[in-house]
Formats: sequence, structure tokens, C-alpha cells
Amino acid sequence: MVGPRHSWAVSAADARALQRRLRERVIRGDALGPVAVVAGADVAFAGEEAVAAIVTLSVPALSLCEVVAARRRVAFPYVPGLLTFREGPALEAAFRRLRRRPDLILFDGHGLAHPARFGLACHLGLRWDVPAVGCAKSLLTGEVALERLGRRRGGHRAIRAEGEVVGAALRTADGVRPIFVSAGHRVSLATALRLAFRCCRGYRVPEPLRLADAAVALLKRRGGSVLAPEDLTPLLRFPRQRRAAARARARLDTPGTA
DNA sequence: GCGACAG
DNA sequence: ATCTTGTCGC
Repeated sequence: MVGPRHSWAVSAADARALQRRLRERVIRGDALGPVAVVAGADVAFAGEEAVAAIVTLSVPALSLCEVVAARRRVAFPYVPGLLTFREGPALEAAFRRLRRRPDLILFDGHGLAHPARFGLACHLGLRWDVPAVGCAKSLLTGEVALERLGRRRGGHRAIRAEGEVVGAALRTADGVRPIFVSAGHRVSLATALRLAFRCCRGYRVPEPLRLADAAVALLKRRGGSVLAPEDLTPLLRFPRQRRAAARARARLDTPGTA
């Protein structure tokens, strides 16, 4: 594990100071090799405990490689903009358990599309020195003309904040609400969009994150922090034909603050 | 001071 | 994120 390390036990004020200091070290352009293994990281909460899971898949097949998880006592409240300080400890504990470092990690949250341009994907991507992309389900900052976003899968539209493009809304499947993609570390927005879209298999949420979400949900109800790839195989099925229903919903899309 | 506000 | 049943639409 390389990169900037600091304690997670900080105050909100110190957390913001750390963001301002560390954001300068984020590599914004493409500085990554071929992506043969992509990971998805997510966290669930059960009382005072955080359950994190990281799932790795092969590219381009998207077949399951590894599944690791860890539980940690929650020590930081949810504060918009400081999500990393709440989820970071558990995510990092899980990350340490990976046998093989992924070539890219998708996070459930923003990267540069963050008020300090240092969202979860920037922070952990930098800290672990792994190319990272932020894939959030709602907007935290900035504006995007969703009414001008194509309804079909692959359509995307820039997210602008304070005069600069910080990310993009991406239609990951026909007729579903878009997700918000932004560069985390070692990737350009164009590459982040391409890679995130490449991980989609018919559902709104990219496969790595969909499986990581299923993993934490399973561990939350089953307990423990150990699970095998087989536990997730039931979810590797492609979605049914639901185009019509999905298209109808797309016209009513109102993400951002859903 | 008044909203907005990843998960 | 989490608390929670049914329900609208394909």
C-alpha cells in the first residue's frame, strides 16, 4: 500500500484540511495500464458497525475473481463531503485482504464531482495508489442538464461546478435513471466514463458495485465478514427484458436528489 | 440567514 | 445509509 497515509481519527475541521492538502496529489490524467481486473467497493451499516466489501471481476468478461470484506466500528458521522472519513476505515481493512491488487476500482460515491474536488474515489484511489472512478447514484455538487441526456444506454452529459466539468451523468442502461461518474485518481473523465460503462450489464449500477452491494447486504444479515464468490453467483444473471417499463421511467427521471 | 447535502 | 408493505407497470 503506497501513498499518503494519515489517521482516520480526525475532527471534521481536520478532515477538510486534509482534503485541501491531499487533493493536490491526485493524478487527473490517464496514468493507468491495461485493466484486466476491476473492483467494486461498497459499505453497509448495521448499528454502530460498518461492513465493507470489495469484489473484483475480470475484464472484459466480468467474471467473479475475488470477494473480501471487513467490519469496523463506525467512528465518524455522516457529513456530506466527508464520506471517506466514515467509510474509509472499513474499506481499507477490506482492501488489505485482497490477494491481488485490482487495476481499477469503482467506488460508490463521487470523485472530482465533490465540493473540494476530493471525493471518496479521489481519496482512496490516491491513498492506495490505484486508478479509481467515482460512481454515485445522486448528485452532491454541480449541475447537469438531465433533460438533454439521451434516454438510451451510453448517453452522457457533463456535470459542471464553478465553471469546470467535474464529472458526467451517464445512462448505464436503457430507460434507467443515470448514475454520476467522475474521475477519482489516475484517470481522465473520458476514460472513467468508458470504463464505468464497460462494467455495465443491463442494470443501472455497474456490476462491480452491484455485487459489492449484494455482498455487504448478505454479510449484514448473515453476520461475519467471510464470504465466497459462490455466495454471489446467484446474482450474476443478466436482467430480463424490461425495456418498455424502463423507458417510461426514464422520461420521469428526477435524480440528483432522489 | 436560507437551502443543499455522495452514503 | 437505514427504518419498511404494498403496489404500479411491463
